[in-house]
Amino acid sequence: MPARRKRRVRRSAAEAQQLILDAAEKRLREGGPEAIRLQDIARDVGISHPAILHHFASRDGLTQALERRAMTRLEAELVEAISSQPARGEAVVDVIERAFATLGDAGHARMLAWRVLQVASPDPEAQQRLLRALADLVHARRVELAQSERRPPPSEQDTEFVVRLAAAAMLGDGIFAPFLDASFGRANNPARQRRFREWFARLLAAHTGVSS
Amino acid sequence: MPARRKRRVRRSAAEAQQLILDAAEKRLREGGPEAIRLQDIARDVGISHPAILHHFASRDGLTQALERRAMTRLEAELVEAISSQPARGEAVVDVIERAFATLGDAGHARMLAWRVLQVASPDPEAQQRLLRALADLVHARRVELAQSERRPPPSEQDTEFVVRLAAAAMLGDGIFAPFLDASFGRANNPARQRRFREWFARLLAAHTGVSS
DNA sequence: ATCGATACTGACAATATTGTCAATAGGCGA
DNA sequence: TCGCCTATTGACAATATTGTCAGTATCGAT
Repeated sequence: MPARRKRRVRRSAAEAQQLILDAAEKRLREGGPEAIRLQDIARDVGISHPAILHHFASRDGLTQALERRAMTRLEAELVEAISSQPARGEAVVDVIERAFATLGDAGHARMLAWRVLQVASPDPEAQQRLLRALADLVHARRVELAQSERRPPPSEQDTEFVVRLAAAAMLGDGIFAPFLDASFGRANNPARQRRFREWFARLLAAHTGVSS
Repeated sequence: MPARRKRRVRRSAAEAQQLILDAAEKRLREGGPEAIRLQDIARDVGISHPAILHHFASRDGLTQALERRAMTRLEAELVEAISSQPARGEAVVDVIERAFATLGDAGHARMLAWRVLQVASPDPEAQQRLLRALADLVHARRVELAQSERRPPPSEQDTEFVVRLAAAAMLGDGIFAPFLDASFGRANNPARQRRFREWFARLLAAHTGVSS
């Protein structure tokens, strides 16, 4: 039978870029920064490696695009997690749980870590002041709550520290969870992990005076 | 004048390995995993790159030696920080401060992160159960303290969670401190950083019932 | 149906990086 | 002082990876 040539598929630029970024992100998460190799990614997607260069100009362009997309998604998910919750009840636990999931389970912490470890000076363009916005949001809610309960309002510094602790803990846990488990001599245990996250949420709730 | 040849220096094997590891560690901290290149490290030390291969057999051998040394030092410093402190007074603040410094300022968190991000499955050989040992240490002290003050003793899980939070927060802060600062719209500020660490120590002290 | 824009490819170039090897030389003990 | 051990080196090999380029094929627009 005749050797049939492989039909060349042609995608829209946006679609091709999506596929390439997805593959690159997967490799980055699983194998670390050194696993981002054009040839490998191209093979994953099923294209030739110059196609990647066509879309992103250079390897560095690809990594920048990757970083931008990850930051955008992260911000969207965090803002969504915080602003979509009801103001009371199990709000804190839920928000913390979702933030943990976004950073840890979804792999965003690993992406960020790679960026931070690799780039010496953070790109001023990417300064989004995300935590500033979150801290202001949280602080407003704390002040409001304190007023309604006739308690003295917390200091801004205290709220900023709360947010910073949460961010550091979630990022650290997102990267090191398997390492921490092993160092405690524990196997990976989702139930225990959930208990830890709840415990942390209640600790923060107790400190901030918000009902858990 | 006569072109004088560069005199070849000859060090002991241990000394040469020290210098090589120091240079590799510096590059790793400053430039990330991809910055560990034999030629660059050799230039930093002032030797030729085959000398590195002579001492460590391969690039991978070098990175393994680097990891082992970092883990050994980390454990030694943490155990020292915890066990050398007086049992009361400003103990918690001091221990937390030293642990932060070891992980963050000394760059061990970055080293660990690189390892964890790069290696898919943690090396069972390197399982040191360091956190298990620390948690047991802390728990014993908490129980002792609770007894002397006629309070009910804390649960083991609570202590483990305290240690896990501290570890995650310190590791996260050690890696992301510049990023967090930027995201808060703040310049690097050592005084503020110290305040944060103290604040965190007092939060833990309040929760654990230990005097700050 | 034709045409133009461009996503895509194969072959090749340029470069960098790890690793090998034979030869050299510095320090230490006899 | 002599001789051995081995730390060290320069040259080279092998390989991998990014990037270039000219040409092709596909899809949408007219």
